[in-house]
Amino acid sequence: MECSWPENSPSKPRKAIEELVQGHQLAKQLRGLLSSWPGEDGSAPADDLVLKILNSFTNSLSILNSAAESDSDVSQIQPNARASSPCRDAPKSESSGESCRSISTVKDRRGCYKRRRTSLTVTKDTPALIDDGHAWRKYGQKPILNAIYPRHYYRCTHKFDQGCQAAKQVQRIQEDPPMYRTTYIGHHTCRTFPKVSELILNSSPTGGSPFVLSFDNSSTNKQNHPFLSSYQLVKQEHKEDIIPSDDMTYNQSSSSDYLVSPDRTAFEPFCSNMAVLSSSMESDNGDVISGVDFADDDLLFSSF
DNA sequence: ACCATTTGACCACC
DNA sequence: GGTGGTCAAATGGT
Repeated sequence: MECSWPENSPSKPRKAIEELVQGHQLAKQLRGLLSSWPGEDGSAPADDLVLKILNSFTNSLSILNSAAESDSDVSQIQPNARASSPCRDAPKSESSGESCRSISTVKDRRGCYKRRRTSLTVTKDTPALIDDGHAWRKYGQKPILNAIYPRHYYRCTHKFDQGCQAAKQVQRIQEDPPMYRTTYIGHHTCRTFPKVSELILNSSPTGGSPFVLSFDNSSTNKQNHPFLSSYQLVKQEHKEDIIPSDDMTYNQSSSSDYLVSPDRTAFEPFCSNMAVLSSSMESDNGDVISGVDFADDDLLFSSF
């Protein structure tokens, strides 16, 4: 919504690509500068860092380009979430639509939906259940074949009031030490963090670029990051909530509770920015950037 | 009363 | 036909 670029604005992705190209060029120049410097002890890591930045730009560009080319790949997912269920709006007493069962009791409408096209997925393995700062609502739980523990399904609390398409799946994958796999699907288009959003949008002290992409969370000084430190303030009074019980019914924070575990602090701003960035690709299809692979912090983006 | 979770059922996809 | 993803009634908590 507010953080998204206007829909039906194909020039925006192109603009994003142009910006990335420029960033890529600048990173190249920086690399040249660094390599021409006298060999100080920090030069090698710096060069490595620049290489990583360059790779990130290259990946982003290729993703954006491929996404732009596949504009015809239109998802049926609409911001008005209930649209995913074609028979949901139909009167109960009417046998509406051939796609739904003709016996139209309330019960029969259950499961009548269009399965979401998987867009962006982010998989993260963590030793404990963590909260990413978003409000999630559990809508299902299923035992998974060849998995000891069931998979839990969450959608954004603001799916209906703001049309947010973000969802996640949480599954315990290991007993000892406990390990949880969280798969994030799609991105948040809701505005749950006014203050955080403002921080993101105004994070540039010079008032320059409205948002900042963090490509290297390992080198980020989280303690000194104004955004992150304020983020953690939000967490403090809730941190006990993320301790899971054994049967995976972990305490779900209410819509007014926002939890951020320390190791999410690097991830979250990335996602926030990613949401801004990826929303540019959404003008038609609702599908978003994919394919970025974060080796560190075992954060994995997979593409579909 | 409102909201979140649980849980069985339904359906899309492979 | 099996599996996984989603729905929605029932239930519980505040």
